[in-house]
Amino acid sequence: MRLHRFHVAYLDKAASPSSSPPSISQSLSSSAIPLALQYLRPLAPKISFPDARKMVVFPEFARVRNASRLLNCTVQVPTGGTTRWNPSPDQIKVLEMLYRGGMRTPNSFQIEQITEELGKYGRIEGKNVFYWFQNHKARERQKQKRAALLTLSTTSCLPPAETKDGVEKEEACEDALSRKRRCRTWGDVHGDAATTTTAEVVADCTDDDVTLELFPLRPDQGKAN
Amino acid sequence: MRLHRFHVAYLDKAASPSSSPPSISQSLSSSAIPLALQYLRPLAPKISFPDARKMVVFPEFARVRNASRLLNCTVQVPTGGTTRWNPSPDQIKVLEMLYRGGMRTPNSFQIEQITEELGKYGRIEGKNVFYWFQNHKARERQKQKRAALLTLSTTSCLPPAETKDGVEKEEACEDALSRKRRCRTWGDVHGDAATTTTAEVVADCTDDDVTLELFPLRPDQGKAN
DNA sequence: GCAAATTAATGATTTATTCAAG
DNA sequence: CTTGAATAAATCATTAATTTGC
Repeated sequence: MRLHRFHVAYLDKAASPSSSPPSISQSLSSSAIPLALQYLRPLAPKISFPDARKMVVFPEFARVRNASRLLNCTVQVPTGGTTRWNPSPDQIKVLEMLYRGGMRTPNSFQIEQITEELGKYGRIEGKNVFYWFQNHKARERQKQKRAALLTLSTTSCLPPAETKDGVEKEEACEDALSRKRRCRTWGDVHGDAATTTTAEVVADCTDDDVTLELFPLRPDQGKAN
Repeated sequence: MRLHRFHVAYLDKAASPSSSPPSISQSLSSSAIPLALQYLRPLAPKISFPDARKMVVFPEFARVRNASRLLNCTVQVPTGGTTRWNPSPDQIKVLEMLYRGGMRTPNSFQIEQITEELGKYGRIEGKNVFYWFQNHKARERQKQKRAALLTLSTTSCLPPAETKDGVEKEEACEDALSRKRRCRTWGDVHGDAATTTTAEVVADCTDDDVTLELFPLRPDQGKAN
């Protein structure tokens, strides 16, 4: 197994031309916060993931380039050791069910819920859920498209009036769903320290047409519709 | 100079079919949480139909679509009353300075800091900062591109070996910056309730070449304007 | 001068691409 | 080669400028 470095982007930075990275020295914190020191490892060792790698990863990028420049590179290392989320079969099962049920772009609240639910089957974060839907939606769509094309080329040059049935149907559905724009939410995204007081989120109503039972897998099963 | 209009696309949108918002009812919360009641207004304040333009602004949106569908619409209304962020001149000044300094894709920590700083000049959230950079970067880029094209067409068909100086320079810089992929962070994005314990963020080193003084505007005593 | 009507800017979301882990 | 992660491009929606008829 080849070990991967993270994005060690900052390594090649040395050669960076940067017309004139003029000054240097201090940065953000000048007037901002004493945050200087906190940015080491986040802690929370949480070992033992499904495939708990070895704690490899982090010795590498823990180094801070230059203590004085707080702004750049405040790296928070994934404490556990794993890099990317590796969904368990159960998690995938649930996600796919939700997808089949019609969910496409869950809002932050939904994501929260789903994450919490899926957390029972293994480590998972909100962003994983978010990305999963993004990717799945996109890739299903492109799969459809490919299939459609293939069908077309297969059937030679038939008048395109025929509904290709299988594919087309899903396509249509998907399309209807994604046509209308929906609003998402940042929720506490990127947590803004200062002015959270004012406005909250704006949330949304993601899929009005979705009606599946959210976690039918759960034994709890109190509520149906 | 010819002025171009943008997309007035939304005018014809009234005819939107919206095939069939079929079923309805239940959703997520089945086994999840009792969050039942908090979800008031479904959509963002201000009716947002395209043609609702002439209507009064806001009395409308208070209506709740359907009390039983918990999943959709967990809205927390912007308490202030306004919908979208409207940057103050000072905020813009700072943001542009950062941008000119080379910042392009601030990581969550940076965003936090910037937000905090800018919070002194008015209401602002992390996402606003995030979006600002996204948009500004994109639009600067497209401005450059347009300018470049214009330059080309203006100079007729000169051998493209000439460095167009002004434009090109910026372009090159921008390009260099954006070429290498950088990693962002979700931070607590979309807040995942359940398993936040584990891994934190992954952060990154956005602009390695950037070294500008972060908030020179208010070194502590006098602010710019 | 002034609102209504347009148009231009730009904040906010979604979709398409790209990168890289496994 | 599949797919999680991240960024860029495209799009939508709302607000500010600006124009226009009075």
